[in-house]
Parts: sequence; C-alpha cells; structure tokens
Amino acid sequence: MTKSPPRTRIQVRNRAAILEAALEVFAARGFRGATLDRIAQAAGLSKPNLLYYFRSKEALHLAILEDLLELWLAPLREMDADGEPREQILGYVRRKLEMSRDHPRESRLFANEILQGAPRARPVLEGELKVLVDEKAAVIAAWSESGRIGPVDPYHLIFSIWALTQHYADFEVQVRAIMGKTDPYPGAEAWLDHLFGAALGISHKTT
Amino acid sequence: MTKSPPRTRIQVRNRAAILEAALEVFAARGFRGATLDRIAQAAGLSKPNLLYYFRSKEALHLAILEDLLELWLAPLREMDADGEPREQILGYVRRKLEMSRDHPRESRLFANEILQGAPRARPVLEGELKVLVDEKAAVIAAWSESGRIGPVDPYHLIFSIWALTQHYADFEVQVRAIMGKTDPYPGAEAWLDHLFGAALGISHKTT
DNA sequence: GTCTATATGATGATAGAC
DNA sequence: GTCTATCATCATATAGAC
Repeated sequence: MTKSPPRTRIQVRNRAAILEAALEVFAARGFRGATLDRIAQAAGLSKPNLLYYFRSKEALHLAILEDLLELWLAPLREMDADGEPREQILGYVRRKLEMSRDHPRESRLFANEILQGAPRARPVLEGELKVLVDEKAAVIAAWSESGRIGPVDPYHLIFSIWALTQHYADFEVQVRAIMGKTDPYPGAEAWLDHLFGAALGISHKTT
Repeated sequence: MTKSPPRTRIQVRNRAAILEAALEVFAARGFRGATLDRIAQAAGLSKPNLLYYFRSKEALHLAILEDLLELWLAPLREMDADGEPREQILGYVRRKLEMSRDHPRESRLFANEILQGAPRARPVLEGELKVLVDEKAAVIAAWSESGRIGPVDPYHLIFSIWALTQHYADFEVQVRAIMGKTDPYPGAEAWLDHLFGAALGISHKTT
C-alpha cells in the first residue's frame, strides 16, 4: 500500500509538501471537490510531478488516511484500564478536544470521508477502529459494573465524546457564525468537563 | 430566489421528484460529488429537462437548502420559554434525535455544506440561525440564572445537542461499523436523556 | 415541456523532451 | 526527477427539433 521509501532529501521534502497540501485541500473540499491542480499548486510542484510521487489521486488520499490513523486513535489508546476511571474518561475527553483544536483539518478530512459512506476508510472502521473501541468499551463497562462510575452505555459514551469534540472542528463555520470571534475552546472544555463529569456520577437528580 | 410557482400537476410532480432525487444524491456525495446525470436519472427525467425546472445545479442546491431550513429549525423553535425548563430542554433533545433518525439525508446534506465552509448556506447561518440561537440561549440563560436548572453555558449546551443527535445520522457508517446491525437509536435516546438530565441538575458530584 | 445532439470547460492521467 | 504539451473523459449547460 505504501510506496517505496524516498531516498533523497528533496524527495522527503517534496513528499511532505504534497501530503501537507493535500491534507489542506481534501479537508476543505472533500475528495471529489479537491483537484490535483490545486494540490500541486499548494505544494509548489507541477501536476505531473505530483503524480510522480503518488500514482493517482486515490493513492494520495489513501496515503493521508494511513498517516493520520495513529494520530487519530492515540487519545483513545491512552485510556488506561488501571487508572482512575473518572480521570481516565475525562482525560480522554480533554485530549480529544485538543486534537480538534490543534488538528481541525485532519478532523474534517475524516468527517468528509465518513459522511460520504467511508468509501476508502471502511476497512479501517470495521477493523482497527472496531477492535480498539470494543476493547475500551469493555474497560468502561467493567468500571461501570464495579460501581466505580455510574451506569453508562460505553458505546454511546464514546460516540458522545467523538461527536462533541469533533463538532468544534468539523462545524467550525457554524460555531463561528454564532459565537463570532470568541474562541470556543475554553468554554467548550469547561462545558464538556461539566457534562461528562455529571453523567459519570454514581447517580443523578431526576427532577 | 425561488422560481415562479409550478402550474400543472405534472410540473408539481416533476419538481418534487427532482428535489427528492437531488436530496438523495447531494446528501450521499456532497455538492461536487453529485452529478446532474445521476439526479436526473433518479428523478426519471432527462438532464435538459431537469435544467428546465432548475436553471443550474447551484439553483437546485439552493432550493433544497431553503426547503429544508424550516424543517431543520422547527425542533428548536418549539422550545417554550414558558414551559418547565428541564422538560423543554430534554424535549428538544428528543425531537432533534428523531429528526436525525427520520431525516438522515437532510442531516448529511447540511453537514456536507457546513463541513466545506458553508459556501451557499453561510448567510442563513449568520442570519436566521444566529437570531434563533441567540433568542433561545437567552431563555436558557434565564432559566439557569433563576436556579430552575443548574449553571450551564447555553451556547455550548445547544452545540452539544446538535453534535450528539446529528452524529447518529452524519456518521452512521461509523456507528454501524462498530455496533453492527443493532439499531442505535433506542440506546442513544436513553443515553442522551441520562447525559443531559445529569448535566442540568442543580449541582453534580465532583468526585 | 421534453427530447437528442452538442458546445464548452474542467480534470485525472500520460507522453516524451530535458 | 521535473517540466510542457496533450489526451481522454466526464460534467454543466445550451441549441434547436418536435
């Protein structure tokens, strides 16, 4: 799946420039909306030269997805079964929110891909992602059953964390349309801490 | 912005068929990924005939956005300043989740548009949407200040509701990759009820 | 109002010189 | 390895007959 490794410094630099440019363009316009022309221009190369490094638009997109995967799954991987449950879950929320703040393009690229049915990423979702989520869901379920956190549905809890944190990157335009120039992240962090903190309690008020 | 009203029954039927087909295709593939060929085929018309009803792809997309707007904002509009606060907010969550379940294509069409910077919907976001959100945020803030619900950030609360409910429509492929054939909506409803119920409490456990 | 045929432009990819 | 020139395809939109 990966190309033969680059040998010269120029190749390393060009390859990196292409991946950076492609991330920018794919994130902003989706797979179909992105053009090789635009990516090549952003990378400072000619279109045929770009295609010398990646044999097709499809191959370029795939290379990015693969590069991104570990970065993307890292925050969940760090959740430690032996840690303090509440701290582990709230820590995951914080790391994931930081990921949205520091890597919004990566978030939007994934969002574009999944929104359109994950034509290229589906194997990853059903393979590596599902395995990881099943594993961490089991950890959370054990915490819940032992009473160290309140009763929660681990899968929906994880979906919630994804949805809430990624929202600030993926729907940034909408957030800004409503909040103006105010940086949403400080408020978001406090709110998510409150929201998940309350939900993880042993019990909660019902009225 | 809107075309002259259709006059005959055939026109009404064709126009509706086009909008239905276009919703399907735009939602699944985004603006650039959708082709007039595919929309025309899905609507059972020739491409030039489609362009007789809508002068351009752009105009067709705009017509859909406008048609969708009221449907989309209705659940929030229904939130009643004179109702019982907790019930009003949880009711909004439920209606919005039903909207995702019953209208996933509409959700994905909006998501595509916003994800790519809202090139066509931006005026709506900064206009009608912002006005409505500001109004309802003030209502929630008043509830919070009077102590009828706990201290909440009204804007982030509303973002949370959008993010969580729309996630099940927009990222359906990912949810299914992890949950398999299980219908996620019953579990989602219970979880969101728990999550927001806990967060709206007067206070919550901090450890 | 609806169709066939076609103009026009964009885009992914290749050929071949240097 | 990198470029200019070009091909083949596809997509939006229009012309014009019926």
